[in-house]
Amino acid sequence: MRSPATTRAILKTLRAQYPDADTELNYATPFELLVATILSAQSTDAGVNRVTPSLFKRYPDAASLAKAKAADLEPLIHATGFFRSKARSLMGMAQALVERHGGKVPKSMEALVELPGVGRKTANVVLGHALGVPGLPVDRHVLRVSNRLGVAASDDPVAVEQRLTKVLPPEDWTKTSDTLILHGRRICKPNPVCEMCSVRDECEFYRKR
DNA sequence: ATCCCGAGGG
DNA sequence: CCCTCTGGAT
Repeated sequence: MRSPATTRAILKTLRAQYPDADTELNYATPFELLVATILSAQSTDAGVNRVTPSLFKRYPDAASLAKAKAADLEPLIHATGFFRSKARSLMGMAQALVERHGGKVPKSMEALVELPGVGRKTANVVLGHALGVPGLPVDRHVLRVSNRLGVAASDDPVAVEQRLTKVLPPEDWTKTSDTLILHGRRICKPNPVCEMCSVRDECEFYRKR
């Protein structure tokens, strides 16, 4: 694994390659981002973007979503997959928001992770993108790309989050996660396109493959 | 066929 | 640690 200084340098170079890193996550409220992030699990941006307008028109806040009926909600989110479990999560999440937090999205990791359907990755997305709290979401892309580059060395998402947040200043956490995710989607895919990679000369995976 | 901008449950 | 939930992309 790389030294902290080398890690920072590699990730800085990579961040400069993706100036558009967080433009996809612009939602009107933290509630909307939370809902959209839950829907995005194992789904595509296109799928999420297709369902969110009608979904937020029908359920603009936690109070309305808390009173939703599965038969109404499920068809609205069908295109994102896992629609039954997601509908259950969304309804329970909204009810918990109303009962525990007055309908507002809480600003702490501990409270967020207590919400049904919200795990550490989702919580970090909402913290970093909507609540102004530093967070470094680790999904499968961040996991794979970090290990290939050698800026982390673990299959445990929490260990990778700890390594990166320890080495990077908090103001870089969210942008770095976004960057690693985009790089993982576009270039450093499970089947990587190393010829298009701007940091391949610094990449442990490229060197050894 | 296989994999995914996950999380809950056994 | 394993499985399941679903549609869509590759």
